[in-house]
Amino acid sequence: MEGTNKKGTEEKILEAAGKLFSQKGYAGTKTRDIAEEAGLNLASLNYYFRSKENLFKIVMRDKTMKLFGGFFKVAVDEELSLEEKIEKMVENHAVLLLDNPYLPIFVMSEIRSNPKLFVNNFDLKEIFEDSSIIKQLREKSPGIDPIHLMLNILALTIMPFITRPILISAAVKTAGDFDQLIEDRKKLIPKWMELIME
Amino acid sequence: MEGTNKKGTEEKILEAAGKLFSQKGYAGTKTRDIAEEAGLNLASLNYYFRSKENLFKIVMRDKTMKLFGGFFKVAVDEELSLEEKIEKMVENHAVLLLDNPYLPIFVMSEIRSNPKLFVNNFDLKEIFEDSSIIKQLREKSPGIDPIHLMLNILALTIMPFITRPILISAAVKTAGDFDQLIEDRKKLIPKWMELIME
DNA sequence: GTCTATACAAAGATAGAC
DNA sequence: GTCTATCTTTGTATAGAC
Repeated sequence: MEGTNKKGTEEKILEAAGKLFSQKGYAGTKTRDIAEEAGLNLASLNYYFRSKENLFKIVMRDKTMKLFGGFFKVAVDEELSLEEKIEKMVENHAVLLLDNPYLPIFVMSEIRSNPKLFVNNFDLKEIFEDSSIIKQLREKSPGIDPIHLMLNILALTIMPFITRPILISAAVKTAGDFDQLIEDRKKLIPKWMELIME
Repeated sequence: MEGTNKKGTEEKILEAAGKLFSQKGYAGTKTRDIAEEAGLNLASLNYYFRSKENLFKIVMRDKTMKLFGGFFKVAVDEELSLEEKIEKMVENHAVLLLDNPYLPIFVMSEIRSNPKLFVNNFDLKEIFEDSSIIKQLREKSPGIDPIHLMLNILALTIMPFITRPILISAAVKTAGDFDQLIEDRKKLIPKWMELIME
């Protein structure tokens, strides 16, 4: 025990930062707002994390992991059949994104404004070249580059979340309708992928 | 003729602003940089457009139009068959996005941070409820909510551009490979959609 | 470890000469 | 219409008391 550290101040900051960065992006987020959101003072923020940029890097790595980590883990799992993999990917992502709807836009957007920060955080080549799922895709659909199929899984799963603000703000769907739509897609996407891979 | 207006200063500013806003987002873009990019002075920027926010709104409406406008136009065209519509949508978007790869991330990201600015710029309900394409989709695939199919067209077309920085920065694809991948998808996506809609 | 107060830098907006 | 110089606001970071 060192000092008066009230439980998880550090965690509270990270949580607040994660929330605001996700909503507003790096440049759009003010350190004062992070402090306030965390129920803390600006100076304390700097005590824990040295700078805004440093705090951001930590949040960013965390979010990127969250978005792609589960996906990758399934991709390289030698125990699962292709069909099981696809089901798991869709299911896991749906659950994750229902809880973190801004995650994809945030991560993609920040990678765009600063691609350098992203490189080398993941070894994507390993995933895209030698992974279990790539072998299975080649075998099942020899006529088509597996990259296309990987993209399709991601696309069909993630796109509703990318367009979510549009769907909702245009009142085409309420938040509840939206959740139902995702629920439906959990069953539909594996079917569609099956058709596409024939 | 009023004063010394050297050709299209206004246009030059809009172009510079469009470029920078697309890359860095609203908050990440500095008016000074826009001025420099336009080969101009900060003060002149304010002479033409009153404020950063005002300039942004104009750029944003322009970009959103660009991203969705063609899509919508095809969606409501009573002359085109469903198959022709899908082909046109995929083709048009591929061409547009090859030229403006950051467009989707930018538009989606800014809508997320400020959904209010977006509402009422388009009447989406009209598109999603009564348009020609919705009728055609209902007829062709009575068992499935047409929203799913609309999302799928968008998803399959746009997702490669959303993940482009990842694909390229991880050296899975060079910029040239990427263009070829898009070229391939122009033919593949209509086929896939046909399978899905059966 | 947490706070108040403040320094310092960056960025948006404006005044006024030409 | 365009510029230089400057004001003002905002946002990050730090000093120092408790």
